[in-house]
Amino acid sequence: MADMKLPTRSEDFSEWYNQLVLRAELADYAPVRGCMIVRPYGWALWENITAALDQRFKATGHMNAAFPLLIPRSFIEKEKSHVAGFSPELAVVTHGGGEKLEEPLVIRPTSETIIGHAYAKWIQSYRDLPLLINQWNSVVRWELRTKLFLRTLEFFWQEGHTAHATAEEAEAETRQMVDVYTDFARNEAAIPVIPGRKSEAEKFAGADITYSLEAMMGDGKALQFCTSHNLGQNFAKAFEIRYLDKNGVLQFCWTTSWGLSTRVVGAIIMVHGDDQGLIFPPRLAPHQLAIVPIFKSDEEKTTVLENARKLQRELIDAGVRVKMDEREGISPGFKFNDWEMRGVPLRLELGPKDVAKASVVLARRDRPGKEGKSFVAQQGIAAAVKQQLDEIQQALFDRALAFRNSHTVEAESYDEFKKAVETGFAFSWWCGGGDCEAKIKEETKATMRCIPLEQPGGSGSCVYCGNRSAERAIFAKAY
RNA sequence: CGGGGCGUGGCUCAGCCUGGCUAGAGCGCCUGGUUCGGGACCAGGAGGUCGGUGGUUCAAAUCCACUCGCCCCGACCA
Repeated sequence: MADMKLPTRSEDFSEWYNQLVLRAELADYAPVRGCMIVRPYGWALWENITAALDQRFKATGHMNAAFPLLIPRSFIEKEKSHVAGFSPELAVVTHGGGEKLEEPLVIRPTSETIIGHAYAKWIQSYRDLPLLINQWNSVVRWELRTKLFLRTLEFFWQEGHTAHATAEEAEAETRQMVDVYTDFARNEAAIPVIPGRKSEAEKFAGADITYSLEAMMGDGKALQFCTSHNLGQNFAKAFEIRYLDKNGVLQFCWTTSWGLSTRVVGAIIMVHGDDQGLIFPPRLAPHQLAIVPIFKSDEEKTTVLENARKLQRELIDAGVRVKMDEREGISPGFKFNDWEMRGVPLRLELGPKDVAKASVVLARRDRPGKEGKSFVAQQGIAAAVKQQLDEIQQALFDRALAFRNSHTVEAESYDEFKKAVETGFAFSWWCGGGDCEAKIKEETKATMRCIPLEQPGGSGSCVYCGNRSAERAIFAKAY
């Protein structure tokens, strides 16, 4: 049964990822190149992600809305760096109702422009500010090379767009959302992220400052988890988003935008997964616990299933997301492997022996084999399950953090630096110069991921040019 | 857009070089039976315009031309 096994992560990380996404039924390829069908199991994960975020957005005063998919092409052209950044990857609608359109329509690659247009109408006074709106939608960017979840032509995300009276407020909002995302990443996705600032070269087309959260994948490469942009007055000026202040003076607004996409599904796969398959963090897992009933005879089947259903109800009532595996004609061993491949964090095995002892076997996904199995009394099962789920959640975070730490080098020399980015992150002094950044990219394929908000202090010499530098930056090969 | 690879039942592929019987295998699927505490087994069965178009030939999955699509690697990106 060799072909039931996945390629190992060490022999071919990329192929491991591709096969796992398909086999675990998270997603499938669509008829159009670069597009993805998100299957129910993958969408269930995304729904849990959206729920965790949406609740945080609302708690910080944002409301959801829906803006149109189609944008007049001229809108994109109003902000000059925005055009330059997005033009190459636009999908354009030229015909409608069988007629050639007067003005081509762009399928949104992001919604700053159409939202800016609306904000210009809605905002008149300082009393209208701040305006705090988010939308859940999909956008289209004509990418050349795609990979399921990580980069697809169409991807699902949320984009928040806010307008403020002052630069300080806009910056505070931008930073607040960095904190919201960081909290989500660490506490829900169990992914240790590094919040930081992007370089001029890497920032969003049209932003004054871009913050991002960077995460290390299981192969040592970096993935941008999400971004939060301080757009300054760039879009406010392009779309004339203005308000009258208390003194009756007409002012331009200060705007922000921030987004997180289905890419984080890829991050979760690549951070936590092992050679056996997926491992989902309990807080986001579609099924937190899978029940595998074990029996031979019909009598055993009756008693085991009856007991299993009772436990299922009890756990559901306690708020645990439970999947009962009643598939017939499939051996328990197969089911064990199947749920492990699909990343269910906890498995409950229940056979005649367990029924007799009024206990169950709990098997932790993060600890393969016997080591992760424990016998647990049915009395008080819900509490025991919840405790183990919490432990797994924490263990996944700890493991990811330990991995990142062991693959991060505070490289001082360029030689050290080059070695570091082959296997992980280099955290090095950088002068901030675009020339050094470009040369490094050219020579090592590693890019400036971010200048972490958290700095060691002091100063050192730039890892490339040797000039005095006040900040360290993360460099890595990235997805 | 450059480089590489591949299109044959749902999936992975063999067959192609050197044209020739009803086009094969494994997995999966359906039916029945025996199994079932770490990826079970036996028997029977369903399922294919060999990516497309054109050409060569008595004869094309196989040779030729064109074409479409996908995957992988690079430059661009969340």
